[in-house]
Formats: sequence, structure tokens, C-alpha cells
Amino acid sequence: MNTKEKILAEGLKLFNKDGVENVTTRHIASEIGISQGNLHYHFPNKNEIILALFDGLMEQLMAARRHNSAEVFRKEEVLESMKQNFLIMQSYRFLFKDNEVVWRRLPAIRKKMIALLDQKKLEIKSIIAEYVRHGIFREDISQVQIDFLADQFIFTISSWLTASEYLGVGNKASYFAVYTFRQWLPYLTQDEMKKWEEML
Amino acid sequence: MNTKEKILAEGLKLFNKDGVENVTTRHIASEIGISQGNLHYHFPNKNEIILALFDGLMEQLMAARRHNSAEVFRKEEVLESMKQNFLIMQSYRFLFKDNEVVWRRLPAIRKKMIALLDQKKLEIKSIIAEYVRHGIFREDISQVQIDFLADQFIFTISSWLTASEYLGVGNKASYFAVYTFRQWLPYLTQDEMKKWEEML
DNA sequence: GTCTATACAGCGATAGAC
DNA sequence: GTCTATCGCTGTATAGAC
Repeated sequence: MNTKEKILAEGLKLFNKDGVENVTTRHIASEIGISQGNLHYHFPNKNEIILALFDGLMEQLMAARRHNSAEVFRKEEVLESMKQNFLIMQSYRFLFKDNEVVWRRLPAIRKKMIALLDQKKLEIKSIIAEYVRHGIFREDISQVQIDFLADQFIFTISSWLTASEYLGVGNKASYFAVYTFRQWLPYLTQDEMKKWEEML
Repeated sequence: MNTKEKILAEGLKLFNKDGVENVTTRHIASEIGISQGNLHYHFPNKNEIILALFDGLMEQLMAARRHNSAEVFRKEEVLESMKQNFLIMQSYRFLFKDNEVVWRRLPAIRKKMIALLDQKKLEIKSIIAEYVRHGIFREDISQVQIDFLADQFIFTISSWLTASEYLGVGNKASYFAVYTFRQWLPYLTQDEMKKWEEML
């Protein structure tokens, strides 16, 4: 690991632990045993470290996407991919838990994050539409409710790291992956509901 | 409004607007036209201002509670009381949006907030139990799912101010009061579902 | 209660030597 | 690439006069 990578790794660790507003370039530097001047050689300022970490998050999320279109709608696949995404988010949790602080410093991150979520919303809508087509969802679900389900989904994936503090379940990625699925249960046909419950 | 109240009002305004980490005692003082020294006469430090504001939130939430037990389970009452609670939360939004920052500075607030939510969970469970007793909920809802609904409720009320940023609906208290109710819809009997939808 | 003045610490960032 | 040294600024908090 070169110095630049060390800075990013330690920065991530400290931001997650102590919060963006409490971590200084001095802390990061001293923790990995380099001088503050050296750190500033690699990153001109703190914001650039945060930005690089955010790029790391985006990269990992992109890398985790599945594209084998045949399998992409299978519930087991969706759940598994959800868990993986949640684990990635968890490792960059300061970007979500301290999102307001980060956004105030770097409005560009806010824009990208919202764009990402907008895209996720489209993806989930197409998955739900697929389930409706295959008769997995109840017949009496209106489009309004489908849209509401998509909103619920965005709500969950954007805020589960915040909510986990209140719910006292810890940052359990798999708990909230299951949680996301459980929100859909009452919309399923009775038959499918049983199958899904067995999976969860 | 005396000086102490002015400090609190301006503090709330600035914390909501610029974030706890960016607002200084100097800002608050100069904004209301007093000296920083004077401010520190009334509040020894920034944390005490935050603490006093948190007490204000708790006080307002307590004052908004209904106790006329006959009406307390009517869905219209519950929705209305939800909206009022959400409006109060919205006026103290920095305590929720920047909850991590606040909690790091004042761990005592974290404890009280979690205790508050735990109590809300009990309240909502008793409301749901009442609905189950009256046959408003579907018969086939298991206890696990009831507990899940309560968790969903806590998730929503704790994190809606965070999520509203991602969902792009603004901090609309009434939107999320309705949102909370809509989560229950698929658990209702068909008959009740229609009545509820008319209300929302 | 309110003011001015000031002490003090910590942060971000840069300069210049090696 | 890495170091030491240092500047300028901002934030919290206190002292002492009115």
C-alpha cells in the first residue's frame, strides 16, 4: 500500500469512527506515521480525501452490479445483491450517516448521490414491474402503490444506516437487506408470500 | 423576548440552516446584535445551547401528546397527531438530520432520543394491537409482522428528515405522516383499506 | 446584563530544506 | 516524497470594566 492509499484507508477509518468534523489532516497523518506536510503533498486538502473516498464508493457499487439479465430478477439474486450493496455502503458509512456534513462541504457529492438513488429507483421499479407481470404480486396493487413501494425502497437504502442507530440492531447489513424485502411481503400473493418468508 | 430566548431562537435557526459544525457562538451573537461575551454569560458554551434546544423539542413533543383515551385510537386522530409531531420535529430538524454530529458532542442526547423512540414503539404497538382486536387488520398477520411494522414505524419517524433529501419531496411533514400510514395499508382488510385510502 | 479585550488551542495550508 | 517550521485564521472561553 503506497502512501496515498494509506491516507485513504486511514481517512475512511477515522471518518467512520469519529465523524468528518472531528478528523483533521493532522490526525490522519499522525495515525499512519507521516507528517502533515507529506499528507498535503498527496491531497491538497481534506475535501479531496473525502471526494476520493466517495469515488471509491461509487466504483465499488458499480463493480457490484449484475448484468446477466436472465437471473437478474430472481428473488435470491436480488436479495444477495442487496446484501452486497449494503455491505459496501456500511464500509463507507460516514458518507450516509454524516451525509449532511459531507454535502455541506461538497455539494457535488449530494448531486451524485441523489442521481444514484434516482437510478436505483428506476431499477427497482423495473424489478417490481417484472414481478407484477409474472403474477407474483397481488392483482389489486395500484400504480400509486407501486410508486409508493419504490419510494419506500429509496427511503430504506438511503437511511438504513441512520435508522440502525435508533432501532438498536447495529449496522447489520443483512438485517436491513431482509428488512427491505419484508416491506414487499404484504404485496405478494399468498403463495409467493410463503416462499419469500422461507427465504428470509 | 429576552436575550436568552433570542439566543435560542437564533441558534435554532442557524443550526437548521448551516449545520451545527459551522455555527459558532460568534455567529449567533452577532446575528442578534449582542457581544460574544454576553452570549457566554447566558450559555457557558455551544453545547449548552444545543442541550436547551433539545429540551425544547422534548417539551413540545410532550405537550402535543393526547390523552383522551376514547378518541386516541381513531385513525383520523392518529394521523393528525402524527402530523403535529412531524411539524415539531421539522422545526428542530438539525437534531435529526445532523443527529450523529449532535450525538458525538452530547452523548446524553443520544440516550434520551433512543429512549423516546423506544417509548413511541410501545405506543404504536398498542395502537396496532387495538386495530387487530377490532378486526381492522387482516387476520393472517403474524406477531413477527406486527413487530416488523413497529420497526418500520420507528425507522420512518426517526429518519424521514434524512430521507426527504433523497426522495426530493422536501421536508414535507404531512407527506411523511401520510407515508407512515400508507405503510400499513396492505395489512388492512380490504374494507378498511378503502376507508383509509379515502382519508389519505 | 452587557461590553471590550484577550488568552489559548486547533485547524488548514504553505514554504523551503533534504 | 518526505520532513520541519510556521503563518493566518477561526473557534471556545475567560477577565475585568461599566
